Amino acid sequence: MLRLSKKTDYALISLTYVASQGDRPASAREIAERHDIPLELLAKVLQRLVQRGVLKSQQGIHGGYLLARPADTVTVAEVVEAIDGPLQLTVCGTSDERCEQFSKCNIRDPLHRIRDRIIGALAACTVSELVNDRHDEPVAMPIAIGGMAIAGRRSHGSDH
Amino acid sequence: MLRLSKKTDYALISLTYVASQGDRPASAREIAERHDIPLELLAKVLQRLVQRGVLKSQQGIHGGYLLARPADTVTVAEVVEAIDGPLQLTVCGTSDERCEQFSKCNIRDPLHRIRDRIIGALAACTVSELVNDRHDEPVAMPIAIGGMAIAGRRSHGSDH
DNA sequence: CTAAACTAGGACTGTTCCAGTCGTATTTAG
DNA sequence: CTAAATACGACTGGAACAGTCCTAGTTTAG
Ligand code: SF4
Ligand code: SF4
Repeated sequence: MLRLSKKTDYALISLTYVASQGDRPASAREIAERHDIPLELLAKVLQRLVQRGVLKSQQGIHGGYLLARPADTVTVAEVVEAIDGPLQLTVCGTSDERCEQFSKCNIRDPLHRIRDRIIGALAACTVSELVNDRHDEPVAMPIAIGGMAIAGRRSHGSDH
Repeated sequence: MLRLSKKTDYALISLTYVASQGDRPASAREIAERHDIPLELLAKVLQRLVQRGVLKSQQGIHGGYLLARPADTVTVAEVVEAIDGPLQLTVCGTSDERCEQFSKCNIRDPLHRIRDRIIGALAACTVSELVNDRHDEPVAMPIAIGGMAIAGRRSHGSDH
């Protein structure tokens, strides 16, 4: 049904959130709780984004994830490919795979052209655009003005 | 993985073939044999295209399928929607469906915009373009010049 | 130095969706 | 009447996906 996977959905939500947090690393737990995403599943998504060089991780007790590159250089297309693998409309996508109809197929080339256009549509949107576009709660900026940031990070808690 | 279904694939192949045959109705069996598509499955695909007003059918012993409208008025987008249902990148596509993250989601609107662009890419290609684009065997045009067409329809046969 | 809060990553399971099959009814030319 | 075609719904097997579990490694507060 031409649908992108839930993992990709989670990845985009996470990237948008991480980008909105500036230099403060966001942990998987924090992202999961804020967006009601299963933690274990989200963790694997974030890890793959690190492998692909989209995020960088900081281990240890105050660790978390940060953007590895400026938000306007990360496209939706790249995220989709990182999580779901190369985008192919049909099984004859990467040439090594061919279907039963391959030799008698009369629509391969036009379909490949359409695929390229779809990739273009995905590549035209960057994470920074996603950040500017969201109009949800202002995230209640938990970062203090002067010094001594954080420490009140779970101030939004008591949710159950 | 953002892939369109095999049924849609079959639908596009069939429409391209039917369009290339002019006014001669093409039967499901003929299309299936020419392209190595399972007959029963193809039949259902063609039937749905009839329901959606893309094809028209002619029952009876010399029946088959014809385009219900000119080839340049049938877009790939329409075919995809006819077979796979309305195109939705995410589960929050048609508003009645909502996901666990709905209230906390920060990427709905941008994603909908991307979806619209993808639909645009699909709508930009018509069946008539598919027909002009194919560069497979010239189908050995079985249609006679003067009168008395057909009758040599299985001249390419002995394929098994 | 130890415990806590993290990331890293593989193995496993349940479910859903999809491709394909079967069976049966209906239409129509000859 | 019969053969060849469309029409349509029910069924099945398999693959992909969403989610869970378990274990290991890393960093820092105390
Ligand atoms: S039928 Fe044609 S377009 Fe579809 S997968 Fe096979 S070769 Fe590719
Ligand atoms: S997470 Fe957001 S974009 Fe994805 S399905 Fe839910 S509401 Fe739609």
